[in-house]
Amino acid sequence: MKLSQTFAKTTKTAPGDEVSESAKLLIRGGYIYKEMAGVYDYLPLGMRTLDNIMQVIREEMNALGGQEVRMTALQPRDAWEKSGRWDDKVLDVWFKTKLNAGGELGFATTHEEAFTRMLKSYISSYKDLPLYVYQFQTKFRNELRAKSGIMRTREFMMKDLYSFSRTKEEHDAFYEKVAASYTKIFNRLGIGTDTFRTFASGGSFSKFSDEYQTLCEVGEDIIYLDREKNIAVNEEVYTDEILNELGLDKSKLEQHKAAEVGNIFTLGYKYSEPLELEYTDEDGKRQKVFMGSYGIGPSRVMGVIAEKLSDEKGLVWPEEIAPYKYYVVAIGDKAMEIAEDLHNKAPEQIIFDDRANARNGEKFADADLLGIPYRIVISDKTLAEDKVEIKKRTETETKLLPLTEFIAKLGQK
RNA sequence: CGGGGUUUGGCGCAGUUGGUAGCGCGCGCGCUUUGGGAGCGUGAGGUCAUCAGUUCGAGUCUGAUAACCCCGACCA
Repeated sequence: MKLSQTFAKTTKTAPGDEVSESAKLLIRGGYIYKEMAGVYDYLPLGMRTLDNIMQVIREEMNALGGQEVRMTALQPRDAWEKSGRWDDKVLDVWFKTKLNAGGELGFATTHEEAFTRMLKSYISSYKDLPLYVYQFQTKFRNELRAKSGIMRTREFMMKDLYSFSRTKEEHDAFYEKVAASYTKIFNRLGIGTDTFRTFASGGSFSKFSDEYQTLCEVGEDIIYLDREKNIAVNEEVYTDEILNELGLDKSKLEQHKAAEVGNIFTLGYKYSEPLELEYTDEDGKRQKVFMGSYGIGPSRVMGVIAEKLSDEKGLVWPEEIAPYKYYVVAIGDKAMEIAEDLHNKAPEQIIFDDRANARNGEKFADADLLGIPYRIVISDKTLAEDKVEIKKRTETETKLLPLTEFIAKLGQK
């Protein structure tokens, strides 16, 4: 990408109505644009970053045997009537509207009903199970109060995986596989060391659900963390009785603010029963499908990463999710030509800061603000010995790298 | 949804006792600069959130509405 050609320019000042560091930096860097409270556009850099986060998650979901689909955001009323969740008293975050042709519909806040009903057409035998289906989809929640930039919004991206198992035992085994998968995902996303599996309140079929909570000052949850055992407890189930049950020693727990970046949930028959999702077992008997749901909010995760990993100079993206890997600044005429060639070789890896009217100081400042993992400076000075400068965003030291070595790196992941 | 606050050029802000709007950044043009957000000159850009009042006259006073922010509540 050439910086001279992107419409999303960086700014020195952040809008006055944003409080969280992540939102300020993402807006200053031209990653996102605010439409209204809790509703943000993803601009070219923001979209690439979000896509990269989603791709990491996608790879791990596929590794679990997940089949990716895309359900609709518009949801008909009837399936939700069956589960009892159409009523605003039950689920108060609905955005609902009327069809001109008659009837009511809602904008999906979640998709248990939709998946359950859709799969009723495809699941009939025990041979069809277990089944794991997931999607990335925009969710809508009519929150009374949006907060913290893209961390709590009314429209956001969600990965939701649903498992359909024959028995609770089969479900439990998969549930643990997802837990391991989530740990791997948050490691890959660069927030693994501060993200903890956290006991939270369950539903009608299990005492607990598991949340993945990332330590974060602007998070909305309070968790109690046992660092030795590497598990935490959400404030909502923080009672002596439950601590006993989990074998946790109250004196060893640290209290932290945290942001929920994922959750896994045993649903049991909660939806398969009212929506009649059944299969025929080996003995020819009808059985209900045992379900689970597993969410990660990629857009919130992006906010959490921005919040946690950024420094006073700007964003800091882990390599795997950065929108581009290299930020190239050229100083001198010959250097400009070489930078142009390099960019043409690897336009998907390089941001070439080719702005004619920007000074070098501004380019360095933007390289930092945008959080690109490596800054490459090509100057006539270093070209005299066929070298370029390379500096990691997370380090202060600049190293010299032979130009041929840098070219060899391009194209590698 | 309760309490509190804010709203003035693209962004950040100032605007006194009511007298017809200004600064910085950014943007255009010119010259000089050029390894950490340049300097000088010059220019463009505003129904002061909206509506209704008070007044000879409203960015400023009054009322209503809206949007946004914070605290709380909420968060299948």
